[in-house]
Amino acid sequence: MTKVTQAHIDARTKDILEAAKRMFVRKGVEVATMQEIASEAGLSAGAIYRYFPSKAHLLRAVCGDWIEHDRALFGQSSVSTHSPLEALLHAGRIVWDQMKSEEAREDTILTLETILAAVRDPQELAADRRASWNAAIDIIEGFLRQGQAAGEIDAQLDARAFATLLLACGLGTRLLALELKEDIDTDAVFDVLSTLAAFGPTAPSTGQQD
Amino acid sequence: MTKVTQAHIDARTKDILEAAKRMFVRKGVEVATMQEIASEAGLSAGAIYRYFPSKAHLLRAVCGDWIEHDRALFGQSSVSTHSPLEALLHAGRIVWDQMKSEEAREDTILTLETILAAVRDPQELAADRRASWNAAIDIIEGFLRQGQAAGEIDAQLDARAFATLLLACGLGTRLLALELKEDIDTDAVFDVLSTLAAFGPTAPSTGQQD
Amino acid sequence: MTKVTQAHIDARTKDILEAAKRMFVRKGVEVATMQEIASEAGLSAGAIYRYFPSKAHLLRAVCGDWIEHDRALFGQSSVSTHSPLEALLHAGRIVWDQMKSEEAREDTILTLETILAAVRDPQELAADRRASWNAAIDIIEGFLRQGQAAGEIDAQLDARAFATLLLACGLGTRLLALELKEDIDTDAVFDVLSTLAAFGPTAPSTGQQD
Amino acid sequence: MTKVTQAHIDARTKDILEAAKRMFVRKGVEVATMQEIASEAGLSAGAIYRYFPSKAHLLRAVCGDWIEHDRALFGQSSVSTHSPLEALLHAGRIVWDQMKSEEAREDTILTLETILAAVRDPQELAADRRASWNAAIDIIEGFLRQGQAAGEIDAQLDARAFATLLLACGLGTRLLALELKEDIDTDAVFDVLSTLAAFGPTAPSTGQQD
DNA sequence: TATGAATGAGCGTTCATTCAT
DNA sequence: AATGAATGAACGCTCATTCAT
Repeated sequence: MTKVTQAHIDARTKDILEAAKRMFVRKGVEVATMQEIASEAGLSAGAIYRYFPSKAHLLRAVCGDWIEHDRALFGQSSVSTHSPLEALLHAGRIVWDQMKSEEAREDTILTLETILAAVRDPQELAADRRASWNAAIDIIEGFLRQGQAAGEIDAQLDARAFATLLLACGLGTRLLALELKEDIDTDAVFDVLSTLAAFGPTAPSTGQQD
Repeated sequence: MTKVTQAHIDARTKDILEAAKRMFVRKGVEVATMQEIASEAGLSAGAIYRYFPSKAHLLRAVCGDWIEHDRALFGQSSVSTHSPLEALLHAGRIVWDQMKSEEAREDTILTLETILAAVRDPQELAADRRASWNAAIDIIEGFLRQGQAAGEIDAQLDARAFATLLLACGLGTRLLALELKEDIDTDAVFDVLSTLAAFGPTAPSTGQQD
Repeated sequence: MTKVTQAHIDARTKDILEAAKRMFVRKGVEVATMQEIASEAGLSAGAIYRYFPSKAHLLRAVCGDWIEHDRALFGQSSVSTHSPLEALLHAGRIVWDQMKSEEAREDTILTLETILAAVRDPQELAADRRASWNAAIDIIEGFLRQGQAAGEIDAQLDARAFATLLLACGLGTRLLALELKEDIDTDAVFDVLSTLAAFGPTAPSTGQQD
Repeated sequence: MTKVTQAHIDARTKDILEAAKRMFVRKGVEVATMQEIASEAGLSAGAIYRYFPSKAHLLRAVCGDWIEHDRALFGQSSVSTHSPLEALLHAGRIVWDQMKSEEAREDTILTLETILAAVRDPQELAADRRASWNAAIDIIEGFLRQGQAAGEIDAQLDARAFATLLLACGLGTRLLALELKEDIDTDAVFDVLSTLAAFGPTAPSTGQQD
């Protein structure tokens, strides 16, 4: 009978989730208080518990949401009409460009907080994250295999390991960018990475590597 | 008359530092209590304050200590009589082998905690970390330049960016290994990395890494 | 135009009272929440405040209601065509039989909660309870005096003190039954009580209580 | 190494226990706050947790302590050189005299709080209380059997039920005294009780009750 | 009139820090 | 120098109560 629709509740839930993200990033998961998160979301201290039964649940929700966010990032790069290699480069560009955006810093911090949260909650959260990483690797691996089939990428390379490496490069560069700030030239790093990754067939010739 | 020598104090300080590291890794910086750290170090709750004036100072000390640890890791690989490329591969091997060790997980966690601590302490800690990363990049860059001079590595590549990329690869792989556990084949990843890195015009026919 | 009749309001009020009783018994007065009571009564959290302005008022109402309940218990035993002593034994039987019923436990708990509530509300509630106890004692005393007049009960005994003692026996046995559960044989206790009470010079040869 | 002896700790523990008793009586178990109890015991809010890990534990300790107190009450009456009946009357006198003491009211309230606490903690607490009541009944029953053997008490009566009845009388009278205050003449009640209880053999004769 | 989301004071509990011993 | 009991501010969370709908 209430005028409060499900849409309104969903909006509030999202508000809280966003507020929690911001506070987790700003102060850290443990230091951020429920009071602060509620205020940030425009709610009173107690109201938050209508949406999340505990801080642990809220954290779990934020982590889950963040996994979705990361997953979506890779999903968007699959819409490609180019060659596999170009699609990969395009996707990499997107990831790299995001490193320079306003929120890159905050995103990276939240990723780290999420990783640590997963380390301490070896139950569902950790399993979710593994699944998410593996899914991302799957996607990249798919592109690589296509590239190998198309002769764009060295067919000798272990496609899964290669995919994992590319993911690690992105992750590691984000981390370094977080700490090095303007000391790092992420574009130059991307150039090197794309050069190395695309080398093989594109290069003059015969790289007789095992 | 004081029987307590400086050596004793230093030993205790180190005990506390080690205990703090363990507890920070095990439970997280915020969740670990001074009481627990003191107990782990074999001290009473109050005694710890003779060595570190606050938990924040202790955290700062642990982070500083950890930076040293990471720095030393790269220092040891500079002792090399091989060719620059081989020296690099050797250093990479060391880093990668450590990923599989017992303590790798704990080390990575502490690195993450340290990064997050630095993010929230923009004063000295963050500057220290930047200096440390830059020093590491310097070392790698040096090898790369030698390699380029020796014709072992593509001279067209931006040596600093390349060095940064290699560091990022190591860091990223450590992170993925932390979360993916046995789902990741770090050796295969290393193989791909060394293959790509050693590529270029002069790739030695021996792609066999140790 | 109000479709809501007084009868409806009374019914709701009674629903709430019953629900409150149940929850007070089940969880304790302080632990039971208004939300729970409302749900138990089939109402929403806020609606209850249209009937009782606060939890304290609700508690007071429950206590008052419970006093009525206890009063009614003694009232029913006054309808007696037997001799005074037999009427007393009959009333006692009723009280004792109720100790073995399903709700005896809950009734006793509510009595205790009510007593404690009265202890902390020295205003009307306590006065009400005193009046109620005194009324009960009055009734029993009346029977006893009739019994003494009829020569069934020792005329030397202080009728009021005797009445008080009988009430205390009932109350105490209910309490013991609550805690001792099946360890107590309430029938045997009743036998002893009726034997002692009916004793005196004129004890009828029929000590056979139903 | 500390100057704080075990005796000091025990004293503090007792302080807290006493303070908790007082607050539980004054405001009720649920309404009394740990802060209040701590203050009443002369401690700060947090210090109490060095002695009792939670409010539930503290309550349990208070209840356990109170059971001991009740047990001791019956123990002291066993030191008797008189006849069994006189010993019983003497013990009864002690119990009854305590009803008129300053603390009687508080003691009774705490007993009620304890009973309700046991009702809601059906684990150890309830079992402890049953054992305690049974022990008390055992003691009284012992006196009664001696009295029956000595011909002072009607041998036909069920000694255990009789003992239970006497306990119930004491308990019930305490409850009535709590509520009726000066409206009750506990001495007169005791007179009636002792008259009835001792009647049998003392009375003229032959009460042929089944 | 009834709903139930929102409020916010207050609870049990923790823990960095202090200090008498 | 070391101990560990004590402090007290602050946290997560609950729930009586209010009020827009």
